[in-house]
Amino acid sequence: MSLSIKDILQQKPVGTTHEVKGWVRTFRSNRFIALSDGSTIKTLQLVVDFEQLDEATLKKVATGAAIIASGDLVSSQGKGQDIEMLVSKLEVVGESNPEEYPLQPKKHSLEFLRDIAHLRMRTNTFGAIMRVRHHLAFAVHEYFHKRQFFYLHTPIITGSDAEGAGEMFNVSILDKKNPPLTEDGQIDYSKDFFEKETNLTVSGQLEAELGAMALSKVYTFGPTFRAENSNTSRHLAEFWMIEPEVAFADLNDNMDLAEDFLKYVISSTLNHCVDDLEFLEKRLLDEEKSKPEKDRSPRPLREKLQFVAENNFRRVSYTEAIDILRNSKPNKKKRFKYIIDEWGADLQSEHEKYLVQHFNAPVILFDYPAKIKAFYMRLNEDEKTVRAMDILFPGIGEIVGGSQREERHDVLLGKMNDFGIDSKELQWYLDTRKFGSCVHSGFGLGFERLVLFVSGMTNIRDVIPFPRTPGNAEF
RNA sequence: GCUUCCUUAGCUCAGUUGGUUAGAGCAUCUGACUGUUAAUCAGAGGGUCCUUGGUUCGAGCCCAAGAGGGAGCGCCA
Repeated sequence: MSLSIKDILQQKPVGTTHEVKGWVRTFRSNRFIALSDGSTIKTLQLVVDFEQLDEATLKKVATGAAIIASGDLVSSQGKGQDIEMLVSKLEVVGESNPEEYPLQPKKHSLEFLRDIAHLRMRTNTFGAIMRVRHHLAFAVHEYFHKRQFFYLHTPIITGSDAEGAGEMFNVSILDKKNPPLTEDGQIDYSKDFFEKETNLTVSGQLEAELGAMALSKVYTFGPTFRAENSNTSRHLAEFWMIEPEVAFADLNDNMDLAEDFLKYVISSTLNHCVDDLEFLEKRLLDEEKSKPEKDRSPRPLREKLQFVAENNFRRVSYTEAIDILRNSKPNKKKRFKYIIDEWGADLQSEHEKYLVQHFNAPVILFDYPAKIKAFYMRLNEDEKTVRAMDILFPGIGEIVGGSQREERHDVLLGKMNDFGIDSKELQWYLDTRKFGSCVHSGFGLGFERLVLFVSGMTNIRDVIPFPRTPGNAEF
């Protein structure tokens, strides 16, 4: 019978004999092995009798080594754990040369661990993050499944260049040195694999809308690619995005869904990742000790999550937000880099930060000026604003961006013309407005930004196993 | 892409005004100890001070360029 370390620590089967497999974290006093198998942040203490074991085996018990051990589980004499294993058989199946193994039982900087991302999941911090990430992803599917949403797999390779969400990565098998050219000297993509120009998707939204017009409630959860030269702690070139899309739902329904969804996945993680969140909370407190008080988190990690899960988000129209910002101290004292003086201004991250602090809660901004938002957003009766909404989280900024979609064929076509989008390219999209069109809404949520918020980490490169950013595609 | 800061031992970092042989903790190795919780104690080894060029009698320290990284901004999720 094989139990994970998590099972053993939970069930505490004192008096039984078991085999455990994992990696050595520390080896103390030539007697105590802290064994991790990744099933939990906790380690199982293995007690070896160094007089019984041969010296060659003992020597190989180094940090990072893979071992298989069996023995009786007993109540621990020591204080740090309830249960431990008295090892009767020990095999080092994978050695780890201590002179070369870069992970030591000590604190490493996150920057150093980023360079050894192939090993960093063996640390407490990254193990905890990956387990939390998994639980969040699981809770996402659980939430939608329970509410009769269907998981729709939208394409990764897209033939449309009109998604309008940023720079794209080109997908081509043409010879880069000698591409076939058209008569006017352009690359001839009709000779390419798909016989047209293709890119990696920047959003599954347009396809998700097609699904919603048949299945009523759908969501996507897949990789998304942006070739923007973004160098921040909140951007990745490859990230995972969740995009629900609901037929017969207006913007209020959409805001309700987004808020309920976020609260659900956050409280689910609070309930299921107790040990990991406790560790991450301590890690954050520890890290912030060296910071000036004003830069520290106002409350511990789990309290922050609890607060978000239990309190209503503040819903504020763009117009109200502009009034608040215009009358704010930093605006009057010209502390903002971008001073707000007119309705219509795009909000910068300093303004979003101010609003989140002002309300001391997550904020949903809605009804933005049409000019600063995408073509597919539903035009309001005032003809100046669109039914868009962004959710702003403390420390993260924009975590959700969504809207009610323009369902009127003529209005949508007019907007596409205004935005310079070739309507022929999006004929299939326009067709949904031609055949059985209806009010519908959806949003996009950056999964890594959610993991960032829940884990209390501050750099998005630390919440995905192998981050892709400008100039970095290692592993 | 822009602004700004950083780069010293395997890791985390100290290094005074430019001045002899560049230090500490952890890790590693050797020995002691053995119910420890990042075990403890004693000793040892370990350096292209990011790279290149310059200033100077003399550069880890000053200047310039480059590389890598962090933070902030823009683009956004």
